[in-house]
Amino acid sequence: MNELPPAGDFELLARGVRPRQNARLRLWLRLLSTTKLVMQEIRRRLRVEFDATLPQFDLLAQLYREPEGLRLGELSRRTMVTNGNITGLADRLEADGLIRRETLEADRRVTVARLTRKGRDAFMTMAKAHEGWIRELMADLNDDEIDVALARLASVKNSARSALGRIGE
Amino acid sequence: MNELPPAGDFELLARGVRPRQNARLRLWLRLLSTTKLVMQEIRRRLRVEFDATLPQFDLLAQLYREPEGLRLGELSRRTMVTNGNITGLADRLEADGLIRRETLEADRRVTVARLTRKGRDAFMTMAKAHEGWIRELMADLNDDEIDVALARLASVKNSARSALGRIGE
DNA sequence: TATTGTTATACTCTATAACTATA
DNA sequence: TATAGTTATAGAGTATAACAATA
Repeated sequence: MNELPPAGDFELLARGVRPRQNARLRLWLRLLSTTKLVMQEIRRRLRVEFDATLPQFDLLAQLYREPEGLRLGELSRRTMVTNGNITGLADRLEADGLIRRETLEADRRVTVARLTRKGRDAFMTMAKAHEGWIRELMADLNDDEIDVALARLASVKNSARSALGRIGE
Repeated sequence: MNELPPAGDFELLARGVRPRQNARLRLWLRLLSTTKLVMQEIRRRLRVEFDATLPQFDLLAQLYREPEGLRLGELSRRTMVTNGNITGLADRLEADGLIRRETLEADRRVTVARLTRKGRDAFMTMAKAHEGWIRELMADLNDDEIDVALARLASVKNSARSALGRIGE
């Protein structure tokens, strides 16, 4: 198999740039390439084995955690998919019989989506397979490495959230 | 700003599953949500400020590092974009005058793409802005955290590559 | 008037397979 | 025959804005 080349790091080639200043950039590029590597394989398997996409899987996962269902707006926020696109995503899943949408009588503007029994079963099957794939792809990591990585990624995420919050204000 | 909910971790809800076994899965879900969070912002800014996409930026970055240019096949491998889609990506960039494709006379099956002067200038501007965005989004991290994160991500990537290599064999 | 969700639109990406030309 | 790249096609994701129903 071909050895993949190192990711981006293009700025390191620029004149007079000190590596220390580019650590954040390198981190981002590595985050991106690592995620893309794993994501493409997961996407491929979801498609081949379940005819599903990652955003669909994500939406189902959110609903799986909430037996009461979720408003589409909340679903939109959790999946980071815009409101307009949640509709299309939900359309496909509803057409497949995996979710059901119902108008909330207390406030008829609100629509709540929840898993059908079929959707729950389908998701559990997918989630189990998915878990196995990840175990396979992350097989070489030991527990300590995983813990450290988890903690560092939490920091990265918090930093980004905080920066985005400052922008959104 | 709204506090985002924790990512997936749906299996933790399943009965009888021990957290220790799910560390890999949690790591992947966090990797995915963290990347998505940053990626959406980067994509948005690339689009708004430069009318560019991330795959386009990535392609330009690869060429920037190779003044001699790259074969489309090599470009395909480095950007993790399939051969057929590299053509369309290159079409748009060539139409914008950012890259140029030339047939290699030594082997007329081969096409080499390289940045035009305009492409080089455009990329440098974009890369500089991009670097600033990342610095902003990663502002809360200190140097040690970054180094550790870089190292752990390298492990993750190596593990995935190694697993994919086993699959590809 | 503000909010929730839908519709409409446009573009890009992603994946696969068939095809052309060159070797 | 094999390789490099293109073309064709289909489907989905992504983003924006306008819109309808409801509050």
